[in-house]
Amino acid sequence: MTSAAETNSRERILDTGAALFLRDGFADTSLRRIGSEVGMQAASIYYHFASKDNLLQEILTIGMEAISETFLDDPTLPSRERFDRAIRSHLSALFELGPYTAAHVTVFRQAPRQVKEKIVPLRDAYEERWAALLEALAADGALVPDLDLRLARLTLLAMMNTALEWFRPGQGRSVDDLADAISRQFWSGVANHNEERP
Amino acid sequence: MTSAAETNSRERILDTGAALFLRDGFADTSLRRIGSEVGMQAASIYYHFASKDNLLQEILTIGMEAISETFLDDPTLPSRERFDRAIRSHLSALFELGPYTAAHVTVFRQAPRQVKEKIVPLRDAYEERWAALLEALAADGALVPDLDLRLARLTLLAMMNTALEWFRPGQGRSVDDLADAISRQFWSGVANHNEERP
DNA sequence: GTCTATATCACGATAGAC
DNA sequence: GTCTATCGTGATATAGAC
Repeated sequence: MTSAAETNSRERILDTGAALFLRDGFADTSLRRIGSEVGMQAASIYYHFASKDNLLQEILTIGMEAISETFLDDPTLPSRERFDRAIRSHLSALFELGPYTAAHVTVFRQAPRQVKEKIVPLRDAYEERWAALLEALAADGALVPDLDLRLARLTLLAMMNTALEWFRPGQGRSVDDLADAISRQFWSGVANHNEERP
Repeated sequence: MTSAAETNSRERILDTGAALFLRDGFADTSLRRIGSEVGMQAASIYYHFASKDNLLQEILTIGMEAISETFLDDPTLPSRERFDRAIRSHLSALFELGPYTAAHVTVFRQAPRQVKEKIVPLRDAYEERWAALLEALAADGALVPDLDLRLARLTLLAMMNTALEWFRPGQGRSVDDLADAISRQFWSGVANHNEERP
């Protein structure tokens, strides 16, 4: 049963670490605090992880993989439908998939350089899927002809990711509602075009 | 000349602190490092500031005031023109006004709770000006009738603020170019409406 | 105003018993 | 696997000389 016990503790350390890093930040979360929450001494964490940086790296990786696995794209669908599904997927991952995904977005900035370097390739691969989706939309003629696709991609991700700071699902506003609102605004803008041609 | 000397050192500590907090983050910037950059011992900083938190609070305040002072609104102008000017002002403050404004946006998240609480009212006042601007646009009938103004405000600020992470002015792309691109995309969206009605 | 010297503390990490 | 004990480091902050 040693292997099962190890797995269990390991996962609880990861879960607790993700939650605390998300809530209090990486620098302000000590291994002593994580240990106390898990129910063990800080020193015992070193049986499962080589260092605090290592623990963070694993948490960020799990978060990125979870986001990536939630992103299910089907190229046979109409491009606008693909786009809406992608937005729902991303927001669903951030808000409904535990602390790892949200921690990935917010704690990544605080990570030491060496940890960042290991994570960046995963991020790039995920962003590349968004880039491909936008290119497919452009190829379909669905986008404004001279649109800056890089700006569009980065601002859309910014809109979704920073929603972590102000949106809380529940009571009258679901994650799907948020996805619809962001999609509509990003797609059609805020201007009342009917007004311009009365 | 004591007062002048104090002012001078004080300002250099603030400047250096803002730059280092922006570059390396709050937790990873020690007072020793700031002192060494300024040319004094860490202990000497305590003659000018009561604590590290206090120094941060002053830097964040200066940053917010600078952003706020750059935001010049003229209610007599057409609402779309006011809107474009506001975007240009905000981005100009972030990218062309030294480290304080950018530090305000990025370091605020890392600030200890007590510091945050002092800064939040300043932030709220600034965001309220954006809210008022959007309400004026809505009153003019310039916005989509059922638009969520809060979502619009928060996503627009997210688009501009996160540009700090990927946009660098110069060589073919100025801050005004960025402002135009963000304004156009936010205003009209990314969809090719001509395509929908051939 | 700035210095030197130092108090105090919390952290990450290691060693070795069990 | 988890413990106790501890090392070494670097941080904020203070005291007092100059």
